[in-house]
Amino acid sequence: MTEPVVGRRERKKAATRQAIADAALRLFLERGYDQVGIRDIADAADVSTTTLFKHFSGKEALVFDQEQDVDAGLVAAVRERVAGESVADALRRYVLAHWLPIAGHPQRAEFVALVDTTPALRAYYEQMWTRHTGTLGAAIAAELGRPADDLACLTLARFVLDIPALTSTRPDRRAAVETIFELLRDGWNERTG
Amino acid sequence: MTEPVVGRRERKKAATRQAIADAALRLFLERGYDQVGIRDIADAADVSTTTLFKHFSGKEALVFDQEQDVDAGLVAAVRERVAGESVADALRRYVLAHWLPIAGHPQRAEFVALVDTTPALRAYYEQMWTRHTGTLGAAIAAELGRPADDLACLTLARFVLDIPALTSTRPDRRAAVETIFELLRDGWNERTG
DNA sequence: ACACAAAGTTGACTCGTTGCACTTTTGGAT
DNA sequence: ATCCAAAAGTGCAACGAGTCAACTTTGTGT
Repeated sequence: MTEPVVGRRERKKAATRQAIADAALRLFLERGYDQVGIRDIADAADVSTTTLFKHFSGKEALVFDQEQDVDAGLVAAVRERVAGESVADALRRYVLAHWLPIAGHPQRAEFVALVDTTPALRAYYEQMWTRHTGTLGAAIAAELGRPADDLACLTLARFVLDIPALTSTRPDRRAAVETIFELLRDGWNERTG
Repeated sequence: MTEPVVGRRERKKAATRQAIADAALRLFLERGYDQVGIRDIADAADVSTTTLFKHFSGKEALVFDQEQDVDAGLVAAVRERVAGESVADALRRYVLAHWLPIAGHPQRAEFVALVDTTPALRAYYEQMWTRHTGTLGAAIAAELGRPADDLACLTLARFVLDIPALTSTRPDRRAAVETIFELLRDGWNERTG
């Protein structure tokens, strides 16, 4: 095994961060986002508010501590796709396999409910996705040997990243995802249902 | 001429609102968004901060006073399209005709620069667009005799509303818009440039 | 053992935004 | 003409998020 080179210092730092994130999520779920102040969280984690803000950029960031690397999975899905599979298909497979199950989890449900019912969090969450457009677009372009800022690739990336917003309120999320990917593959067709 | 039915009351209210918006835009352009406080604007317009917030929902809204009814034009374009024209074509025509020229205007340039260089304004602006997804999607669906929350229609609406974000940094914005509409019409094609 | 840097504390401060109690204005009904 | 209720505006105090500067504590490398 590789001995972790991290000393007590970094471990304590990570512990503090975790304590803050845990306290925040617990309080948010208990009382609701708007009913919890930064000072409440800081007190619960037994740190000062200044320390809290050295670990997290803002109140919203406390909620999304875990889901930082959204694009990593997408980029990997595009790069390590099976031979002959198109980029769009790889993305479709990844989305169906990784984005749908999350909503089913028991504890994830109340987390999703928290985000959905809090406008500030909805807004922050949506922006999280669109912020990854550049990364995913560049990855797609690289696979196809096009320039990193190729418009078509960026557009595909953006459209794929729109999927969560478009499907979140649908009764059958899987069918919704399929519908959107069909539209992406075949284009907008006025005459079919 | 049609005598304006508005009394002194509404006229004064409108004047106050305009004074606030003018003062705000002037100060923002002079010093930059973050260097201007709400109290500065209220003072410049000679009103109290309370009054200011009765006219505008927040600091960002002061900047976008003029471009409220984004969706009205889009909805009209879809509804009053020429016979036989597809919804997608109508949207393409409207976007090419109405969204492109704006960027060319002289004073509009520094306004755009202000928005582009201020993260808070960029975020607010992007959300303005996506907020119209429901309206435009419903309008498209109505034209095609589909349910108002038809997923394909909402998706098309969303994708069209993504266009400003995708094309704003492009050297040739017209070509960029055309490219995206081609992608929307024909679907994502891996093999063509 | 020592010195330096990173982590944390404290308290006051800025700034957007809201609430409350109050005055002024104005349109309409009597 | 007059009076009233609603709308518009004011002043001020407050709240919560986030920042700042000076200071203390705690690891770490030498």
